[in-house]
Amino acid sequence: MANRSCIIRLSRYKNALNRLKTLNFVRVFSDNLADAAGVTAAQVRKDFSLFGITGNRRGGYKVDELSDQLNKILGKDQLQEVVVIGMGNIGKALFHYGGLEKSGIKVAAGFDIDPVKFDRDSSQPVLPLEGLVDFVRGHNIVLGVIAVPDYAAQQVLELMLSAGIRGVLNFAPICLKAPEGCIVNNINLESELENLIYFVNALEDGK
Amino acid sequence: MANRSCIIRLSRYKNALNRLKTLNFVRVFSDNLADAAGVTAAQVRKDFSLFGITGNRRGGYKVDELSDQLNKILGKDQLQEVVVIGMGNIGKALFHYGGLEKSGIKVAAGFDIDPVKFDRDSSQPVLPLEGLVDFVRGHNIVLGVIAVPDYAAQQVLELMLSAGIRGVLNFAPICLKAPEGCIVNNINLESELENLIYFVNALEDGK
DNA sequence: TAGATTGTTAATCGATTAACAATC
DNA sequence: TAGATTGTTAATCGATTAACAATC
Repeated sequence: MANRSCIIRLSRYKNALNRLKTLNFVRVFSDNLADAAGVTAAQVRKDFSLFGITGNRRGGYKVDELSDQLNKILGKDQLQEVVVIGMGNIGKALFHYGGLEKSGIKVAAGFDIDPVKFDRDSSQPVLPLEGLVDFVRGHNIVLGVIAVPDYAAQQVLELMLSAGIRGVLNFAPICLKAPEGCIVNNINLESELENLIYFVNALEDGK
Repeated sequence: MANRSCIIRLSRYKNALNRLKTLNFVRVFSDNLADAAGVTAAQVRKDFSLFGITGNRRGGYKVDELSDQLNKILGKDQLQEVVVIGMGNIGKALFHYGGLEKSGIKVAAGFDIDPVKFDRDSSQPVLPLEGLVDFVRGHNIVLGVIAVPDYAAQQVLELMLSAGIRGVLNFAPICLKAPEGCIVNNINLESELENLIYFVNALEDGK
């Protein structure tokens, strides 16, 4: 029903609401959220109606209530645990990124094949890849991040799937084949920059 | 004319072609590229026709030729220089990420407000934010990455714009206001994970 | 030639926007 | 009550897919 773009927008509304909360706002209109998220007010109301979120005609939405509803949809009513595979630049950054913890996402462990990277006894350990399946099963983890080189990514994905991972964020610059029952979202930094380059050039070449 | 999704696909085709090149493939069909990029063959041909890229009926496309054409569209026929603002986890990762250099993108310098991070005399320096405008103008740089906390992001964007930056990749979890003539693409790691969480839950709740 | 693949047009699909009655 | 905002339906817009004539 809801598509990717819709959920990304919900996430933005949620972030905007958090800021409004710290400013002690009590009510908010679709118009305000539209501004904050860079969309139209109709879009905001349409998105809400898809999830049965209702406000008050004339009075808008209560910030607290709306925030709770969005948090629930986005799984923020419970701690989400994630594993990161590949402790290179990107993997390490996510591993240590404080922004996730603040939002209820815990990076439970990192994995690599390079013994130099191991840190077995930490509360946030870095473990050998061979230990992935046991760890993921033992902790009932369903989310993972792939931050390994492209040639290793498909193999790592299959290992993750066999461990029970259901959702994957893939930073490797390759399109992975995932079966039904598993979601793979790709973030390709090179593609993002190439995209930027194309549109900046297009702007300059008039129009 | 072309939209974001289309350019992201071109980037994927290009990456697939590079892999085919290393395998010494000479020709490729829309069908093969479709598989590699996870789209339909019609989509591939439609994308190419948008850019006047033609192949050979019956014989497909020449790998070398096609690769050159895509590289040109994506600006890979010249070195692209980028600055990174914010030397936290994400900023540092991009700063040191080798994958970009391999693809003709050079991170020319990093910027921060924390003196501890400065590294002025390196060939890839980390400089105080006050030096951004001069550096960017001096090097004719038009691309930048924002990797600062959300509350600082809008201010940093405006500084970048005043320096002449035209394309921005924003990792701060906030929707930035950019004027005409500047492109801002957002990558929000928290949103990406929330997206994953939503769809994994949706899968589990039957359909 | 016969067969396979392109290039493009038309059809479909889905998402966004506009509009407005309901109503607080 | 009068005015403003929601919730939803219908209209629009744009992107993807299907189909097939052209042709190598």
